[in-house]
Amino acid sequence: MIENTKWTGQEAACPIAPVVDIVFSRWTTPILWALHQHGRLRFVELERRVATITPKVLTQRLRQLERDGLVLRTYHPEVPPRVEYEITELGRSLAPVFATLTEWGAAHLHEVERARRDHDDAREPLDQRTYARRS
Amino acid sequence: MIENTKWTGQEAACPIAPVVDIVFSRWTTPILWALHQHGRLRFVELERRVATITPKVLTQRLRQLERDGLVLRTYHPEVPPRVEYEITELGRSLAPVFATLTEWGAAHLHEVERARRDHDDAREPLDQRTYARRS
DNA sequence: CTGTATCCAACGGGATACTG
DNA sequence: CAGTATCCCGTTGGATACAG
Repeated sequence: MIENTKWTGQEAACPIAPVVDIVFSRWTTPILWALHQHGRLRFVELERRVATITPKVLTQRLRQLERDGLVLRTYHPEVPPRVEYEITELGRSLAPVFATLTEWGAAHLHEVERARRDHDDAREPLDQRTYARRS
Repeated sequence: MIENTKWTGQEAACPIAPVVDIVFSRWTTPILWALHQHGRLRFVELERRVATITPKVLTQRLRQLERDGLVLRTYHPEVPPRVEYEITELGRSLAPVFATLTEWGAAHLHEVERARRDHDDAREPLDQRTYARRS
């Protein structure tokens, strides 16, 4: 069950690897963000806010987040059934991480975009010999 | 070529999604970390430090990082050829992000591990009816 | 509504061999 | 050394359809 892509002996080489695995595995960021914004959401509400996710995958990721203690699932035995998801205190403790990320994006995202344009424009010139040619 | 998994209209819903795509796509973290620690590394040195990565994948990720302006590649036309990779100023600007991540890990990683143990131990009890049974 | 079960396609990535 | 070229397999995730 996923079970951490083997960072065996890699934690020492890259101490943040375990954290990245937990917080930035696919779909977790938009899910946590949605739950961070609105305090408590039902399954369909989450489905709408994440928009492109399918119910199967949403379930998988929610189970993972629940297991990691970042999200709390509350089941209401009614008809029709109602389930609510909310971010936990541990999940909220990620706020500084997200804040730093937001700040970096605001300050440097345009630099990345410019680097990409420069790189893509600069391809084809004569210095291409430092790379092997494709095709 | 990867070309950002469509966050079309998703940036608004999750503003940090683009940043996550750039910084936390697979393998980029250990690579950036290695280059952050030691200022300048050759291909094989990187290969050794990341350890479990194959040359093909390492090349792919380095190209991506170079295109995003996070890593600088320097080709020395010698025999045998020598190529050096180093982190750019833009790459170094990620330091606060990594620092926040490190702090969070130090403070809360054990909580995640405890949550996992609790969750795994608690499965099988009677409340399993809130989930569908498998098999 | 809140999921689960199946089938399937796409892609990342490993193994291996080879080039300049 | 610094990659590239193939082949190929496992996992992720989309599309349906269906259940409690």
